[in-house]
Amino acid sequence: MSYRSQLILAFGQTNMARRPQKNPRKIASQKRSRATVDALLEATARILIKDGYDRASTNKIAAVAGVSIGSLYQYFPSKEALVAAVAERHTQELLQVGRDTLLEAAAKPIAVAAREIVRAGVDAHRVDPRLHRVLAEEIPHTGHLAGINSVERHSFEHFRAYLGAHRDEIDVGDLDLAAFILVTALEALTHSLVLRRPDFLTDDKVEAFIDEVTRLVLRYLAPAPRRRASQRRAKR
Amino acid sequence: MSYRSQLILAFGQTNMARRPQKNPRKIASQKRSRATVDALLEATARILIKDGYDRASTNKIAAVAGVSIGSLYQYFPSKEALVAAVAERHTQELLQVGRDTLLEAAAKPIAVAAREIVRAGVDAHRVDPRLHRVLAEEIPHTGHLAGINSVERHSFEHFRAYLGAHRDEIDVGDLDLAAFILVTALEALTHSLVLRRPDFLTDDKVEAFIDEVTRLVLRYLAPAPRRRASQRRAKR
Amino acid sequence: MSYRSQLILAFGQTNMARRPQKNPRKIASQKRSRATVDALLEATARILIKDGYDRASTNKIAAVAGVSIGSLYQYFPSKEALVAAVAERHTQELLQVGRDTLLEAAAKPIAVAAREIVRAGVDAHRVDPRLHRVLAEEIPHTGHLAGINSVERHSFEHFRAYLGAHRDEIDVGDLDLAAFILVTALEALTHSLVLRRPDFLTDDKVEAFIDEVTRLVLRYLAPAPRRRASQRRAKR
Amino acid sequence: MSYRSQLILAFGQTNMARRPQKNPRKIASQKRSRATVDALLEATARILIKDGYDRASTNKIAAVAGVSIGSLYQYFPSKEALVAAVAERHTQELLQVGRDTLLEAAAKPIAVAAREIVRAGVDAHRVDPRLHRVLAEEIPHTGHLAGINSVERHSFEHFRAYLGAHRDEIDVGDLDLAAFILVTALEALTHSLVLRRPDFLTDDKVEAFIDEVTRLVLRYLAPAPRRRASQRRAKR
DNA sequence: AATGAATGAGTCTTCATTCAT
DNA sequence: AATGAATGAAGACTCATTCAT
Repeated sequence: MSYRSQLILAFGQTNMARRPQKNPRKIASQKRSRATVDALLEATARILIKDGYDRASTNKIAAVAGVSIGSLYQYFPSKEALVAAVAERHTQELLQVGRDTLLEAAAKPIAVAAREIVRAGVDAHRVDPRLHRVLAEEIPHTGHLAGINSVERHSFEHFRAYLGAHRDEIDVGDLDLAAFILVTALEALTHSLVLRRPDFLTDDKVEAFIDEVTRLVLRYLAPAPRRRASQRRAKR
Repeated sequence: MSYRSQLILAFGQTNMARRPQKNPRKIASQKRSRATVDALLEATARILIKDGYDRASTNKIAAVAGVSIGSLYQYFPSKEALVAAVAERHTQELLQVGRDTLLEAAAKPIAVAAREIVRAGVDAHRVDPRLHRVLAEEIPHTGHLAGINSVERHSFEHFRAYLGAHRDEIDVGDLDLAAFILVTALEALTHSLVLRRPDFLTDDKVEAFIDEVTRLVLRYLAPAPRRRASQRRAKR
Repeated sequence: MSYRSQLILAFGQTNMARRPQKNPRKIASQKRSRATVDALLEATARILIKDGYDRASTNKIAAVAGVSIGSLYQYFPSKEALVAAVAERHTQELLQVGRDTLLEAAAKPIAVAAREIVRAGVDAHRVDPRLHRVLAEEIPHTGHLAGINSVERHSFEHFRAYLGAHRDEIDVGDLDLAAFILVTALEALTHSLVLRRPDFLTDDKVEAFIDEVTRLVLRYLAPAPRRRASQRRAKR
Repeated sequence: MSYRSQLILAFGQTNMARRPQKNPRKIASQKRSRATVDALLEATARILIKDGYDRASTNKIAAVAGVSIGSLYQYFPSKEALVAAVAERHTQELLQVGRDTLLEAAAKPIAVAAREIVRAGVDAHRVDPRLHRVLAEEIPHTGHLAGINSVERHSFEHFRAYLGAHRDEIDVGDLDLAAFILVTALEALTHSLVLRRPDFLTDDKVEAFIDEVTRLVLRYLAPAPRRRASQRRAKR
């Protein structure tokens, strides 16, 4: 079963709103289902954070969710699927945080866009850092859990497109390579900021961090006429 | 936990240090011990790579190492300790690859040192990438396994020291922040290069990658008189 | 347990018999009920064949029958009862195939009747061999499922009666024993023919099989005057 | 893992006796293993009889065997394998009972051999009838349990060989067919005798049964010159 | 009467660890 | 020291059955 169909199964039909609700019972039970699924996702996230992936047992998750183990398996065919759903939900939340910023940034010049993007990255990682850590660092990437790194892939595509569109403002040889470098560095930096340097999370320190990372990005992309000029001068 | 303390823990404060080895049998058995420990570490690494952390059982490890499960527990008090020892060993190997480079680089100007350091980072990650991946992405960070990220901490210290020593060549406000940014970015970039973009691993592509990352580093650190100049002009 | 008592059990002594069906809605719903029950029996048989008894879950059966699990339990109080009903239905079908033959055979001399009975046995086992196999070989014989071997009991009674009625044509000491032997052998032979020797199921091979089994029966029952005669002659 | 290797694993090396026992510990532990395996097989058989296949859980089996569940899985990789081993053991016991009889019978004329074979069949089925019933009637024949009906296959081969060797004494067209018929009937008759007609199990009744089945066999196989003669006469 | 969400006892199985030999 | 048999807590998962709607 694909992850997508899994989700559909888990969340029930998403077109609820479209069809006229002739059967109130159906709606009631759908609400019930939805509540169960939400409780399970919440419980999973909480336990993942508290105990790590290995010690997060489905029985414990069900208990914390206040749901029977049978219900858990009614909605998620395996522990993996459950964790994958949590990951997906988290991913969606992350993306949501940055989405508008990225869309708006697309039209702005790099000097402006860069700072906004960096800030969006930091904000996104602050959504649920501890969950993010578990998801990023402790999950075996096999089976259902294989395709979880979608955020980076998405970001990569966005970045490459952006760089392509702003080619005249920047100095980049290989678009692919540049996008890879920027996305990887940005992701790692915001990730590590939040997870490894909580001491950097005061408001002013965060601003300094954003300044610096923005500088990293802009200087990397900047065309370097003046530099050459100075070098020429230096050679004289 | 360091490898040394690990071993001490494993051997339970043995008499190694206390008495001079007058007894050749002791030497023989120490050799044997060492062989057993090596076999166990090797087997663990192999199985970690092949099956992932979750499916790496101590029984299987012992079997692959050609050692009884009892002996495994004679040398390592728990699975965690065993994996931690593997991680430590891997870390040492990584560091060894980069050590000389870093030491030599310490005396060179940044423009030269940067490239060498980047190259060293790439080389280090090519040591045993699949083990590196498992260690980095699948290991629960609790208990004995909590303190595994020592590489980054080491590197961080080195970098900060280096930046401090070359302060006149560069334009950096907060040394701490700059070191954090560079180390984090470098680690992530070399890691992702090796693990996520095997298509970038041909010789010429690697060179291009090193060029780019070097540029990232150098431009980030470069004093930017001309920029300020232009900005000043802009402000007028 | 007979199918009738089964149904009564299933319907919980419904009012079927009590009041005449004046109400057309009742008829409609009875039809619907009957359809539901049939769908369930069909689904059970299919799944029993496909998955075996162990893996035939009531939920799956209900799903395949296109009926809610709740409805399944409205008609059958347990999985056992459902399987018992399937067994009973199968049994009735088997018996139906042989019934006329047996009734007609009752009036015929053994030499004729035997062949017809054997053929009827083969035909009966060809009704739904795979269901027959599951029912015969995989069903736990406890609880509701205890009394499933009714076919053999029926056949046994028929046979004994027949042998009793034709006593003058045959040479049998203990009627009970002879009936037991014949019924057991016949059942096993036709069963095994269909289930274990599909290679014997071509038309001509089946005829040969019927010839042989008929011979087995007739010779077993035959009075042996000529034999004795020859023996007497031999003794002179 | 094949069933054979399974057994070897379960019973340890069978060549124990051949090698000089240098290591007394090994032998001790082998005795221990053997005892564990035996206890497990015994417990399985008992529970199979008492509760049937479905309700025989591995935990219960281990408990009854006085062995930890872990040990059970050390020797048998699955419930199926355990049951298969019980079946195999039972089969071997059955075969052992009849083996000598069959070997000796091979040299005797049919009239003598038949009775001995029938008696051997009855004796064999009296070994552990209730276990035999469960094994024969309740076990899903899939996976490891697929190849359990080996007794009948063995018997079939023996019979065909015997019939072939004694061709001059008997009147048989198709050896294959005749062997199939005899083996199937014999197996079913002795099986049913023991399991369905305990009332036939008094000494004299068993003798009567043996007489009758012997008659069934002998008459089936007997050349029938006189019959044909009488038939010829009848046709005139 | 029908639905299907919910239940939870119970299943098979794994595996880190202990300990008698 | 080494061995490997034994342990048993704990885990993922199934499924017959109930019951609110």
